[in-house]
Amino acid sequence: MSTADSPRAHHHGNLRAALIDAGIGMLEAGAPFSLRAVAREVGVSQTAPYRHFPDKQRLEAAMATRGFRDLQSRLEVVIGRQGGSRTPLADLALAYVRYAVGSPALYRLMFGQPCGDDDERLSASAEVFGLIEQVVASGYPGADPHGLATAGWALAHGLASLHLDGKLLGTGDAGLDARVRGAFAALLAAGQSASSSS
Amino acid sequence: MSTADSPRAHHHGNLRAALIDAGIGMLEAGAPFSLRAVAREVGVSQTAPYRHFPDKQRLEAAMATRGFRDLQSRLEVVIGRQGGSRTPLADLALAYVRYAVGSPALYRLMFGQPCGDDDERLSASAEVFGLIEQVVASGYPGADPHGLATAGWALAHGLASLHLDGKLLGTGDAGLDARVRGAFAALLAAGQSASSSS
DNA sequence: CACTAATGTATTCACTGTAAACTTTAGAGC
DNA sequence: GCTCTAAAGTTTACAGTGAATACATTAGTG
Repeated sequence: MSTADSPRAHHHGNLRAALIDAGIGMLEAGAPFSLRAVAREVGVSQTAPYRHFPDKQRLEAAMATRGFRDLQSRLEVVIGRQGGSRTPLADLALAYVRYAVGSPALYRLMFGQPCGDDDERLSASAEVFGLIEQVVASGYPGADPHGLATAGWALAHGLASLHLDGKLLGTGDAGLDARVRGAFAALLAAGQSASSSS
Repeated sequence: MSTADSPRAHHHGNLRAALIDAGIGMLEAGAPFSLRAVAREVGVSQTAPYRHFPDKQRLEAAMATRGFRDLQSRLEVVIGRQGGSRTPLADLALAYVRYAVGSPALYRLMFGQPCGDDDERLSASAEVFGLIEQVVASGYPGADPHGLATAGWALAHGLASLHLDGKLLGTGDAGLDARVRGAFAALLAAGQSASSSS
């Protein structure tokens, strides 16, 4: 039955994916994350990962890529549901921030370093942006889609990042939803009052 | 003349500050940043830093604190200058993002990890937020100051962070200013058009 | 001028990322 | 079925790291 501890010593079968899984798991569990520890977890020698990743950064890049894809599918679910919402951007941001709070360590990895090192990673993050742009285009006709999508992404990411770093004082995970909606509402409201004075 | 290589071996005089300086310098120069390397740079034994910082994280926290104070003074200059600007928040955000671009490595350190570990660091970042709140209060009367300041900070930080990570595709340091102003403008404009449909 | 606390040093340990050389296995071609 | 080769994994080794411990030097106070 068990295929895990069968005696075929070499050829794990799917080491690459197993390393990514274990890496994310350990990171999120707060366990010390090192190449050796990941290899140990998977039950393989400490240099085996080098057959699949040229160095540690590339493993991290692969983990980050997976994170972006997860995030993307979460956002797609929200987009599928929002039938003519009054606040489509804030809805999306809410799901975005919730993902970050649910996987804080991976989220930090995703945004902790430039992603010029890995094409897959870059395209995965670009797809997330594309999703935001799509929501903007259909939800805010007449607006500059690129500019507004950039603003929306930055605002969501900023809120997520500041919250994870404990810089949104007095905001627990519970009050975060309100804070996100409040931030969008405040900025939009400021736009309204500005229109009357120009 | 030289006080640097005078024969007083022990008692550097101001090791703590020297370590912070050297640490920031090496970080920003892209040099490998380790406790030992910093100690070497300052010309002191590899365990000497432990007399002033309990561990590496605390040195980093002190460096981050210095970063926040620098950022604060930059923002204060901008605030002093903006006499009735039409876009006070965007002005502030511009200075904020410019600081991040000017000290990318330190900026990443400032926001890379929770700052619950260090009181000084926490209060330094809180003071930056206070500055933003002040601008909001005087520039946007009638708006929720806390909510709008949070939104402004998050938007600025998000833009800075995404840019540093290379996720704002097709935006060099040159086009960044326009991107920042564009993001604020787009969000405010979306607020205007929303007011006509509610 | 002696004594004590502050400051810096020397030594050591477990751990990390990674390079190099070796071994085992899976599967293609005869 | 047998061999040969490339892929996948192992062993060993090395330099660098954060940190703990024990020791040495100095600055100032009494």
